[in-house]
Amino acid sequence: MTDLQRGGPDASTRTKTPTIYDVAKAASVSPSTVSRALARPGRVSAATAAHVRRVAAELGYHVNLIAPGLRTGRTSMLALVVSDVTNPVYTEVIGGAQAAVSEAGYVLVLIDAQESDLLEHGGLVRALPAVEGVVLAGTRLSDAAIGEVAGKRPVVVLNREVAGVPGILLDSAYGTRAIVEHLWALGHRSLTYIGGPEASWADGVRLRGLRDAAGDLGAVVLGSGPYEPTVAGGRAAAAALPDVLPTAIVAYNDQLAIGLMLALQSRGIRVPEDVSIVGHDNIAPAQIVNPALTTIVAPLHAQGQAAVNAVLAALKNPGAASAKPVTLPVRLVVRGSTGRPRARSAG
Amino acid sequence: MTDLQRGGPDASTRTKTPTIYDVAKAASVSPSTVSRALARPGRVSAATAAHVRRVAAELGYHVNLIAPGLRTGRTSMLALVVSDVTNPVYTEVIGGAQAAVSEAGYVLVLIDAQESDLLEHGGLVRALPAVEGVVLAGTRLSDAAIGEVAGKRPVVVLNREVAGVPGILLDSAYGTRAIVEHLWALGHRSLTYIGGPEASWADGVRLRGLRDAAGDLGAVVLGSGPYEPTVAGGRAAAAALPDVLPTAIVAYNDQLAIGLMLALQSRGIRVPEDVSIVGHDNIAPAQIVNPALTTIVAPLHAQGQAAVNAVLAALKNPGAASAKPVTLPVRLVVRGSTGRPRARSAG
DNA sequence: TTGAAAGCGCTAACAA
DNA sequence: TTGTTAGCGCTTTCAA
Repeated sequence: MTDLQRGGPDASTRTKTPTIYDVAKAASVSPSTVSRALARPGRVSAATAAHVRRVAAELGYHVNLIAPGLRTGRTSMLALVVSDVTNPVYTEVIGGAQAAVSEAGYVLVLIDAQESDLLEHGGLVRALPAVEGVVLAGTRLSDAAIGEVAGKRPVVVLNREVAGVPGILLDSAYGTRAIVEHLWALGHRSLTYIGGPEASWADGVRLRGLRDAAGDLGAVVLGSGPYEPTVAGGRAAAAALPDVLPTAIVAYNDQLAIGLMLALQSRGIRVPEDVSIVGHDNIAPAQIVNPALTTIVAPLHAQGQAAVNAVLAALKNPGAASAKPVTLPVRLVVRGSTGRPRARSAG
Repeated sequence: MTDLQRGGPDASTRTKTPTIYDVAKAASVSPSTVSRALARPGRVSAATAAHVRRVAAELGYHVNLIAPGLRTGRTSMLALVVSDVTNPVYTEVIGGAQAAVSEAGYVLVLIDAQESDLLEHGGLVRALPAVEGVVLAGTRLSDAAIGEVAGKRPVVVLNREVAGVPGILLDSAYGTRAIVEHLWALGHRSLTYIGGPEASWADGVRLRGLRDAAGDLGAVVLGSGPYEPTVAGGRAAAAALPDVLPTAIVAYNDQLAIGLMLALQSRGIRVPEDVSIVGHDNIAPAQIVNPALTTIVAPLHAQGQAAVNAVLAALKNPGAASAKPVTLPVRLVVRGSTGRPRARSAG
């Protein structure tokens, strides 16, 4: 009777997943013994445990994540929110998160905001009851909304500081300083920053870092933007550049930098002879463009892993003081897209 | 008492998600009325329904996907299996799948095999009880293993034909024919195919397609491989090429083609003057390399969407004859990486 | 139109 | 060491 519910008209062809009761019957023990043998081997005689395990394997039994989730809140699922799956930055983060998650025997629920805060919120709301914790890698949510989620589940945020929520940050101050010093050493005395999305916390940090470092050296930083953090956004930024180009451009991320470079090159402008370009993140395509992109190497894979592990730790030990942010080191990698500025008649 | 279970020592700070009982109490109706008001508005008086909805909204109530899942098997979750999340091909597919899934009010569980069939199988086994259906985009599983999964949940496979399992295929025969004809028209009389992973079904299809088309024209196809379907794999393939280079190379996918191109260029070999290169899939970086890559445009986003919709359709209508594969059209896009072969002394 | 009750698969108490 | 029982949140009969 109840079997009919789950399969519908076609139930006959679809095999029912064996339950703990099926195993119990086949092994002639009680369901709780099966549960113990599988989850807590120490609390069952070795012989029984072995027997139950064998029977379970024969039947192809696997715990149904759903049921214990209902009782204990342990669903073995974690949510990962990204603003755009096709962005190579998140691709790396997802990879790291996935590695950590599968090592812990968990499962990853992916929520792609598709750059829409409505979709992001909707997806998160739907997934929330099913997951034990949340990693927000690239979120467009407000601090208040994040706080609300953090009130229900352990949350870890990437590249953003939110009061009371643990974060995995990058040492952007170091990165931007390294960029400015590199450009200064080459002879650049001013640079233009091509900004990313307004809702991006990292964007503000990067511009500020550039300004601070430039100020110390006596260099000038011009800001421009916001732009979509994509190759297309970079092309748009190139179109909006003044006729007298800056000698050096620093972009919010590599995708912008690449779009910018391609657009400028198609106008006959040479990189780095006419303009030096620097990106952020070191995504795979940064090494594919010609010239290869000078950029800030961010440990994206490690960030994804660290975030998942932090959520897992918060789950295991809810009392621990957790809200202190972790900062991961970055470094500048110099490639072909930066060089000495040409001497020019006027600025 | 039972509240303590879910939160642990820190439960005081973590808010409990409101349940249907909380709403029922607040609205002074029975739980079943709440359930009906939310899910089946027609079966409840308009006034009650409105009232319940208002109260639910005030409390911030959302259905817990877990609970109905236990009863009916409807968890509103779909699994998507990819062999490597960082591969831009899957990135696009994931994007398409995510779009379709979120439109249907579902949630996506991502399983990244990390190119390991063990991890893939483990992840799938863990996720299976929690999901209603499965999309296998890039799986290294055997036909038997796929059949087993298909026996438990609706499954749709991408780029692979598995008996009894519906698939979303690409018109590779057309694509490979277009490649061969394009190269033939340029003057190439033989080409080398750089193969992808052995476990890839598409790899065999592509090689066969090239051979068939070449045979009709009187051209020759040499095979090489298998290689990892990555940029690094392409570099490895370049190193293994004979001293006398072929005039035209067709790669299993764009990543291989790009790695190959970069490695050859770093050896001073010019593309397309010395070697013409063709890829498959048209991932974003194909337009970033210099020269841009001639390749087969695959509707990856649409494939992801179509796969999800097919699973959803199978869920809604389990009786429908579903195992007939769908073939999506592809087209050749000619860019800078292919050209006329130079006249040469000997082959 | 509404309420009461049972049960999905599992596990934590409690009892034996 | 093992079995029994109850209940997680929800939906779906069945009854009122």
